Amino acid sequence: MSELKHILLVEDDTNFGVILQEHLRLHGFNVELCTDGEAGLNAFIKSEFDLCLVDVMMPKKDGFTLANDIRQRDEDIPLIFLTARSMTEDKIKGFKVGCDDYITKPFSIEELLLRIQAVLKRAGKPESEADEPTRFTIGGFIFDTTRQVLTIKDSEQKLTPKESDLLKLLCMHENQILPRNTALRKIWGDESYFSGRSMDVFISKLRKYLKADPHVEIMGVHGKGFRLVVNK
Amino acid sequence: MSELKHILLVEDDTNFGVILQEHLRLHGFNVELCTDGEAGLNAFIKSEFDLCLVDVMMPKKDGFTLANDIRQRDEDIPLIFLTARSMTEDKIKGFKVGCDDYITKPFSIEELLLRIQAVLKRAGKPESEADEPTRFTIGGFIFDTTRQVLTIKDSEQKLTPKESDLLKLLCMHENQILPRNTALRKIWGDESYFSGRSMDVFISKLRKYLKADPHVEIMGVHGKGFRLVVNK
DNA sequence: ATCATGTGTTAAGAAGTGTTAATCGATTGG
DNA sequence: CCAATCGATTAACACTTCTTAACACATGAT
Repeated sequence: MSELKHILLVEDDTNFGVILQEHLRLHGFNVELCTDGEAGLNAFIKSEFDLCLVDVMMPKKDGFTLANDIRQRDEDIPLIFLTARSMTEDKIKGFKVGCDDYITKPFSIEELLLRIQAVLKRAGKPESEADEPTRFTIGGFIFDTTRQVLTIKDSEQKLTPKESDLLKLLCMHENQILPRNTALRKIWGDESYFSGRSMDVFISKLRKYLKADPHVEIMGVHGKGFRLVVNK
Repeated sequence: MSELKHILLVEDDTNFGVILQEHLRLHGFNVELCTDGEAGLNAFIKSEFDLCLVDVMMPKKDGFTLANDIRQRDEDIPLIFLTARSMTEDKIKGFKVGCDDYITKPFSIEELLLRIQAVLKRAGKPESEADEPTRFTIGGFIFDTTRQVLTIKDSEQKLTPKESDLLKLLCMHENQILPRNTALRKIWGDESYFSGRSMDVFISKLRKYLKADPHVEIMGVHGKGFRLVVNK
């Protein structure tokens, strides 16, 4: 089982890229190096990889775009961004694309190895130790978080990603107050005024869906947050 | 029965730390404050705690290191980080250490309290005061604390969170005097003049609702507090 | 009785929330 | 390439919640 892990490394700084490649090889990885996004995508299409390491700043095709392209072809492959310092904005954007981790230059090989291990481990056990439930029952509803579908009786309501994330958080806090800022941080990644308003809009949508069972209610708790309650 | 929860607070900014300690105390926690990581670890070793609140940025021993040390001795104790704004990097690192939640300064006491509650509950110690009744009968009324509704005959009165909290406290002290300061501490978290006046306004509102049953009365006890009585 | 202080009540104000609709941006399908 | 569509954000407006202010009145000490 212990075949060499195949890593796709996309990094436009050749010097740095080669050094990194060498280090990773020494640690038992099979590393293919590409120096721009297009080459990276081509390589990705040609071979099977276990993990992608993608520099964010690149000519021709930047890291985020590449990540998007890769995700379209394989939505599960582990993906780690290499970012320059102080790119908070980019980081957030990157996370939305769906990378599994990122690491800020300069970094130590040790640190990178740790993250690679962590990410591979996570990917290796897709569901087994996912400690977050994938299915909730809310009164008469069944909510499948992976399919993002809310079912009651025989009618299905497809949820958008944000609707689904928010409902999931509410479910995980059932009967407790889900603080506004907790939800904002976990789903929107910031606590700005507009994100807050956006969240209110989503709450409003969820309430509309949940009206199908009058026992289920999302209560607003002034100045605190929201609470999902099921009245028996 | 209901012993006070013991919180270890490690925060190097003494001013902030003391204020936080005071607030948490007013909300019914027993809080020990340490101003650096080493002291924090010593305190942790000496006493039994139910939860740790750890500032990330500290001299001598930073929050992550402390968290690691604590985890080595008790891998289950709930742990919440206090972080400065824009520390995305730190946050991720922190999660790996295994904290249960983090909160970004500046934060409101309300929010911190909600998270403490959530984390304590998750930690499987629902005995804090989980056996609080959720339903009271007051004369002809039925008061549902979770739905925050006061029902008489077939007319429902929705209560705001503060109205509900206050009425609940009164119910739990039925026929006894609920001291002003007790109520202020538990609901407002301070004993200031304005909070007091605010409370009086809420009492006034509750009296209005309770007029629907002439047997029910909130009596004011000058200089002491309030007493909820039901005349049969 | 007189005075400082505490309480009851109502109303004004500031901030937070619920909801609908307009807008933006990305993706899709012709 | 454009139109159509979808998800998400922003704008707008009404409404709720809580605090603060204001004023009347009650209480207890002196």
